[in-house]
Amino acid sequence: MNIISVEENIGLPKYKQIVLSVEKAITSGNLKKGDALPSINAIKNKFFLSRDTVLMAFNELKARGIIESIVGKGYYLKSESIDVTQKVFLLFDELNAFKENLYTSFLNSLNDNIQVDIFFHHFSYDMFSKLISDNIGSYNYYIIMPANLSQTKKVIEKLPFDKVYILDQIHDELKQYPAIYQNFEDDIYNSLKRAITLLNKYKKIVLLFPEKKQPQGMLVGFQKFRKSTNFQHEVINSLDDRKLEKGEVYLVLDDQNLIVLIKKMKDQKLTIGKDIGIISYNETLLKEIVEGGITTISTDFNQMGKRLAQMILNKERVHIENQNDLIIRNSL
Amino acid sequence: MNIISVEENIGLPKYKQIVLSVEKAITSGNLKKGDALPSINAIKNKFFLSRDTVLMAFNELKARGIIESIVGKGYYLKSESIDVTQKVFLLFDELNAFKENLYTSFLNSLNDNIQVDIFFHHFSYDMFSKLISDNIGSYNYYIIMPANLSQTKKVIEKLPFDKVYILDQIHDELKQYPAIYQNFEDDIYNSLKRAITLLNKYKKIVLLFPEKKQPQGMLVGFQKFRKSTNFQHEVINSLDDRKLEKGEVYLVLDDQNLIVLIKKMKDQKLTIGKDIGIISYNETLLKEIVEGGITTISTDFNQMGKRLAQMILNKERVHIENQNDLIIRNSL
DNA sequence: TCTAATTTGTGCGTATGTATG
DNA sequence: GCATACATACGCACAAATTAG
Repeated sequence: MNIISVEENIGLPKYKQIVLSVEKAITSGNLKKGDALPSINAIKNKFFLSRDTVLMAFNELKARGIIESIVGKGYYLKSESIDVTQKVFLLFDELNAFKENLYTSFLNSLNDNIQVDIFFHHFSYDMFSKLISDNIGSYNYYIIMPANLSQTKKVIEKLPFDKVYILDQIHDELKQYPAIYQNFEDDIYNSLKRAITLLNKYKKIVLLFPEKKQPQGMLVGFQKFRKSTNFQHEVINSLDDRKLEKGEVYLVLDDQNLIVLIKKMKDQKLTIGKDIGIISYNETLLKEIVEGGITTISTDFNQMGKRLAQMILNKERVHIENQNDLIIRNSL
Repeated sequence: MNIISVEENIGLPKYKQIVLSVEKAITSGNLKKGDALPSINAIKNKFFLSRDTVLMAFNELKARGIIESIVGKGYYLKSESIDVTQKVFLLFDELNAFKENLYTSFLNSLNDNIQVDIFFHHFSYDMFSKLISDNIGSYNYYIIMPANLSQTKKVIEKLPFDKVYILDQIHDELKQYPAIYQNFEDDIYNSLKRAITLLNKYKKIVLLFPEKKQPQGMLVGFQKFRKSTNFQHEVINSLDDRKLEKGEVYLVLDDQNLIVLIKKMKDQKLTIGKDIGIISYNETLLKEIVEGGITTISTDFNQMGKRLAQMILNKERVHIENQNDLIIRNSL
């Protein structure tokens, strides 16, 4: 069966003729999942092409998930669906509620024939490294949400430089890659500054900073703020056994602790927004309603997903700080 | 007994096919400790291989401590404990907040050496079909959350029968597969029945059933309940332009509409749990706090993930209705 | 165990045509 | 007309995996 055909001097690049040949062979049924393709050398010799030309075609097909390669063996048909034109590798830290908005707005801003595959590294270096290594060459774009893992750069460097995008947090060593991220330090600092008149109702500001998972920039931004003011301050990592005092305002980063805090407040018969202030991180639907409204500092995840899609579609190599909003509500 | 099998022209190195054959023979019980393996020459002649190819496979097995060689005699099975990293294919409908608990409890209940890959079909038949077709043969287990898609069974049938598990909702045509699911019909019906004394405070029950994505069982359960009582009832698909009336109790399936409802209530100066009742579907952290507590009907996603992991680890071919709880709070 | 042939993977250099400003 | 960037195409060298004899 002659699967590939390449002609000289027709208005179509040779590598595209090869791609098209494979697509045609699939639709006509001549090529089935698992079938072996002719080797690079065989095609090169038959049509007097450069090895690179054939490789270019096969790389495109591989990134679209249509074929796969096995070193030392050859190329094999992996999928019979040719309507996917591009594939995106999206590596998150973990699955949580905030990913929902980000992911759906990202998807909706892309073309229909772009497939997005999601992975999670769970803050494990081994997982992070394995997922990236296993998927080299299989995608057109790699979007990576880094974590506080050493060697991050070393792993990412294995990927083609111009296909990598950094998401949500940026490290100094990754500055060379395009990115859309939260500036946790400035976001916390500026939001607190903006809320200063309301904060002045309180005597002491308390940061609840429980996890190693939280970006360090948050702590830095908080420290910067309290140095620039005369507030009493405290950083704690848990609410266990803590007695709330009138005049304290809490900056809470996760929703689990937000619940605990509100319950404690009620137990001690303290009034939110008067005796105790609360600022919560990351906006969610229900915070608009809870206790007459919880003041939040949050990035706009919808915007982030939308802008990320634009960056990829327009091949923009830029650094974008995603917009952060302070939403003042009853709790402050 | 034919322990070894090697095929020509498939995307798997021949020596790996031999290793895999031995692993399979062990897990299926065809090969026991002390059993002799076919000799190198026997395998070489049967499958027309090079001696080295067979040797490479046996060397790998020897290095892993699975077989041992006795000079002049042959190869013998030394250990039946093979640690292969198992792979799980997990196909969700879409990414949303409720998947978080389910997924993390599932992961945490599995062994460390099990890798779970997540996919989303987004209620598209093409996507559903492609994802399953492309990944045939690549995973040890396939966990599938079906949707209201026709031909579901036909697609799933392409997978090995004993590796498929159904998640969250079960259809009649899929009854032959093991499953852990929500019984939406009974859950709604029984929860409403259980809440009957509180519901009697109200005159009319309203189901807000907006999306085609919501399982039909919910509607059926609701209809069954209202037929068994004398409640006035109504099914609406949106709160737009709706004026709330005192004595109405709302069953709300999604959180977006829950917010809208609570806001409307406040605008009309109606009191929750007195003038207007609310029952919300799917428990989340904040519902414990909102408006003094929102009554919820919800399955236990933690339990679901944990039980699913058990099913897989113990190879249980069972049908399990996941536990559903009615949590009565201030809003009813 | 060694040698050899074939395959993919990767990096570097070069040349040409085309579009853009 | 000139400079530049980009896509296309070619050639070569070496590495690593697979398989054969």
